[in-house]
Amino acid sequence: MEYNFRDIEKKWQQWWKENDVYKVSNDSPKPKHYVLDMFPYPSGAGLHVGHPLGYIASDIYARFKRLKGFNVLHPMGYDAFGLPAEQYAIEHGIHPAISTENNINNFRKQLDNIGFSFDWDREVRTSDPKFYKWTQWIFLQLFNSFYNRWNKKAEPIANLIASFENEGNKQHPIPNTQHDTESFSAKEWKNFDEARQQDILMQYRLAYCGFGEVNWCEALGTVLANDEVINGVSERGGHPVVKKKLRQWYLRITEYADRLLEGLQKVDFSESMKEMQSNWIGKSSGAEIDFEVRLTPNPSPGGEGEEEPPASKRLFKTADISLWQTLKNYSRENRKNKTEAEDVLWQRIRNNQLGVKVRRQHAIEGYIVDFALLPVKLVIEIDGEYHNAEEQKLYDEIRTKCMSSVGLSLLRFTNDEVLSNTEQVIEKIKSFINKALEGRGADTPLSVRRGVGGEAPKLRVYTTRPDTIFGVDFMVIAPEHELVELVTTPEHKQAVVEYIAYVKSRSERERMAEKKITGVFTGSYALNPFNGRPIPVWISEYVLIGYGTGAIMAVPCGDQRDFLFAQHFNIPITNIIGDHYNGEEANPTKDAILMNSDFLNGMVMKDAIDVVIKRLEELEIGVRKVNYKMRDAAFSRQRYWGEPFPIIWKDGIAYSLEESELPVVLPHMDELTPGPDGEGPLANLKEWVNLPSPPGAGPGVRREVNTMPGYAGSSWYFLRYMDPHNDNEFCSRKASDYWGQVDLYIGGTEHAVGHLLYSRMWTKFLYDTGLIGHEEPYKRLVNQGMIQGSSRFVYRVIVTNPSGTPEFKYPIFVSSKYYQEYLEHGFLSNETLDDWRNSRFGLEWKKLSNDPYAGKFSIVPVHVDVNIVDGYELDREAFKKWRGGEYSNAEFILEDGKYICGSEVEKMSKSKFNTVNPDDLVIKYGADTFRMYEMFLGPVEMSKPWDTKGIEGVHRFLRKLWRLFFDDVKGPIWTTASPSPTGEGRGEAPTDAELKILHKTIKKIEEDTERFSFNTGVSTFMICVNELTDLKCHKKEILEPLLILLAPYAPHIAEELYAQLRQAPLSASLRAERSKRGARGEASILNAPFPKWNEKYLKETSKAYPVAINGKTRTELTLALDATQQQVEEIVLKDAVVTKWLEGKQPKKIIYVKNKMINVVT
RNA sequence: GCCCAGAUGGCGGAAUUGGUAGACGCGCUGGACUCAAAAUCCAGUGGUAGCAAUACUGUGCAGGUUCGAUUCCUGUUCUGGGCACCA
Repeated sequence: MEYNFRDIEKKWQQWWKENDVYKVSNDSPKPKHYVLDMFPYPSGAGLHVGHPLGYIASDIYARFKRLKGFNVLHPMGYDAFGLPAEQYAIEHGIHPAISTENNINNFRKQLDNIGFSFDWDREVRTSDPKFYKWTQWIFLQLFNSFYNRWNKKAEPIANLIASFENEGNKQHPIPNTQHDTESFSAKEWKNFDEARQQDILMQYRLAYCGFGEVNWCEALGTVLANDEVINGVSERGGHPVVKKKLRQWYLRITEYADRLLEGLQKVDFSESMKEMQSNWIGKSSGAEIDFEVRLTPNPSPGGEGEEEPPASKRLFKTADISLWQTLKNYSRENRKNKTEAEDVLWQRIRNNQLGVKVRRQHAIEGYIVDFALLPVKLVIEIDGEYHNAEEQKLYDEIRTKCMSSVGLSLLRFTNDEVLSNTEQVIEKIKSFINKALEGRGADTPLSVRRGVGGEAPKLRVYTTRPDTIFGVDFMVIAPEHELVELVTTPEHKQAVVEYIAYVKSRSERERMAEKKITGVFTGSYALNPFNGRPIPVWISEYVLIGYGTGAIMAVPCGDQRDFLFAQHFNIPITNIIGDHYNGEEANPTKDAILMNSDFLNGMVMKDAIDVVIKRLEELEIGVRKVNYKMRDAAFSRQRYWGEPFPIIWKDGIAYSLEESELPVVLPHMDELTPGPDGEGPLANLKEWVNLPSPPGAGPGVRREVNTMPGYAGSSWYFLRYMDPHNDNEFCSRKASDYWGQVDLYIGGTEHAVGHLLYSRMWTKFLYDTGLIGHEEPYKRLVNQGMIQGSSRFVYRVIVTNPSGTPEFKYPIFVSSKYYQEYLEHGFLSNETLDDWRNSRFGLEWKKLSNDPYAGKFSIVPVHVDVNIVDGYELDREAFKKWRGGEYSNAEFILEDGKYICGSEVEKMSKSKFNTVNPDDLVIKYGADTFRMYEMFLGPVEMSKPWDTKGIEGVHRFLRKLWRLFFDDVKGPIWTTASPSPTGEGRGEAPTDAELKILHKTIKKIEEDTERFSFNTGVSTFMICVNELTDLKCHKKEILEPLLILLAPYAPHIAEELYAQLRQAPLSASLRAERSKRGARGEASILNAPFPKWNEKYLKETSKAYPVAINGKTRTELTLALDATQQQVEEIVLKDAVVTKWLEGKQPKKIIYVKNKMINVVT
């Protein structure tokens, strides 16, 4: 009886299905265990051998835990929203819903082949309205919550409103504002209109609307992912891509930064994974420091001979300090007592809404203007009625002149205009801005003249090393920094404009990866706030606008990047750390004693940090600041195939929908063309977008047309598996309390930061709101390595004809060896090839060029399907049929009668023809072989290229196992010592040797499975079966426990043999009849108890010790395990080999490590 | 560039806590069975020298710590993954 894996696997898969053996209950007396895979995105390419790696590992573990007596939740689902389906729809006209459905069906078929123990009754799909209803619902909870920094948890926004009504926002200042922190009293809050109030609340919500830069491709009319942008142009079509500011939704994950960091200590993730996450969060502490900037290196405006004013006063650099103070007070006063019109306009232009930073009540040249838009050199004034008076008109004129004298334009509106014609006013401002931005050409005055009055611009930097402030030799600001224009002097304008243009052409990725040092001097200088030393201000792409303040103080003796920059641009370097700096590279030490550092001299750097910060805070020129590299998570996409937002817009204000209105179903669209102004395709669906206006509201009530990003559904799906059919809740508290944390989560490292951080944040949020009872989603995380493809190449010869054009008519391919020759020498001389060429073209070409080598060869590697290559040898017939016979007339130049392909390890991908489909392997070898082979490849965590070759060995092992039970001719050969009903098959009891094999296998399998070392687990099985075969052991008492051990790895064969064993040895006819009925009614191996190993069978009394002389192993001695040092020394010194190596010398000492080794040292 | 990981025979890998480097499997070589093939079984297999016993050498590279290093430390090279709109 042979091992017929096809029938066996089919039979058991069907039996498992019919008997619902993988259905999991939420109600069980057993302890729970939750084993989860990262659910797949169902791509059109289907499953390749890389996908199941983690699934098999988790399946083995889940089955193992079940045998160990746990109630195991092991679900699977699909991350079904995403860009590829949308892209596919655009290119092939197939609706994402349809292609996704097809892909899922295909995935499911492929998964089913492998025999997983998933409870499919709990399947989730993120694109199913029943699922995303709750994604939207959780979003609404985020939208309606804020983060209370006092008790460090999310709370309903209603609590915040209550607090505002009581005491304004004193308790809860606006989070994450870098610059203008706005404060208001309870009374002010109550007086704000709806728009104003909502606008303020938006700045607190955990899901909020803001503005962010995206990759904008005008030609495609759409936003592109970083992946889709290559060298500044779109991947599709090669169109230019620019940064564009768009309204975006965000999740305020930064509020959770500290808790996400702390939580890492409570979970069982690999150290490297924790490190990656904490680096991503990037917490650092230091200080923000303001540096005053001027356009000349001369520290004082008046120039010659003036005494240095004390540091504390120099902060306010105006011609007349008293005037400045007065202006500043006025400005504060004005901001509080703004007119209605001012406020209306402010609400429309604040917060970068126009793409330009706006300052209110800003002091310029001795005046306070209502609004200043410095980057476009615009001042806006709103005039009350008294401006009609003749006298006032004159003043206004003088004011306008004054503004234009410093290069500013002035737009003037009346109160009335602003109030009744807001839109027109906004349009006017917009068009001015657009003109100004476009016209940033040659003759726009670049900078505001200064020195005679007005606020000197301040450059705010963030530094973790304020102790090095006297070592600052230059400042660097990001190219996008708002002060770039202001601080650029006319002489440097040209260079700066050119540099900015250069930076704009570069993608973020390129900028980060750049080794080359680039930058440009602005011409202006920042003043060291302590000693007034002028420091040149540079612009460079190595400073990123998104981190800190987008500006740094550079200390070349302490920071390597700053050092290289200084060297490259010949900026003199100040040494503040004495001998610690060698002039050849920076030294980032904190332990040096400071020199050349004014009041810090003689202090150890790490102690100086606090001293400096204190001083900065006293002088009000800086503050202590904790910074995070992590930014808020952009949560909207200008795409179709995602969850719609449960948000509507009324009069420019976002409102949440009621829970009863969920789900907001993604409407069907036939054409997925982008909407206007960078909006997603949904914007085109007028009848869906526009909602009837309620009475009294403005003209348009619109739906939000963005959709949620891919990680929305995956941020909480693991909770839905616990209670997948609940129509009233996303997951009942009872279910989430029962299942709790995911005990084991398996997935790729590529999700190390994104998905894992987002889902950890959502979990913390749901915990804060009391909806679930645990704060960390995953107790233990295992990262599976990536299975790479091993690509194969054929080498095509291209002949260039005499006119210089390559000739593609004849496909001729040379074997690998010739390609190597070609690479080495740049040409190939090969008689066969010459003959071939001459026979095709030679005579003609010779005539033309009079050159025997008229047709030159070049050779290009071409990817060939790995499935038609055996090892490295190409199946030439299959190749001719490949790709519909594209190469049917191919000719080959062979080596040793074979065509040998080249190879390279690359990502597995359809386009590289290096994918291997698990289905083919399952058909050829069976699911059990496939499962065990994937595990046998190596450690789950490690990346490795796929190679199908070794699979035979694992298949052989299973057949060898089978032969312990059945002989191909004789049929069953297993025996049992216990009496059986028929009295047949009576055999011997197991021997000690056999029991030892079994028990050491039980021990090893248990350990290896628990620690996820499945590759060594498989080899343990092989060793066990080899040893049992050697002993000719066919005893049920040994084999049955072995099958239970094997069941998680190879469930089909284990189930089959187990069933066979448990039908006592029957006559052949009875057996046939039983097998016809299937094994229905027989107890499944799935629920068998995992065997326990017994120490008494494993006991050893002696060990063969390696004996080394000076660390080199020379011989082996078998000693009793309980031998003492003295006994060992005696025996060792008597040994002939040891004596020989000692050459008569007395050993200095003998090292004896029990159960390990012996080392004789001379 | 920054962060993380990896590198061991012809190949995948093993060596769990610093203690016999190469378990197990593939491949390869030789043999048995067979008319033949498949399947199966037996023996060998890191390199160099040697009939052999054996000796030397060997875990990316260069150092260091140790009686002893694939394992720990310093530096370095190469490969893979991530770097915020691929999932």
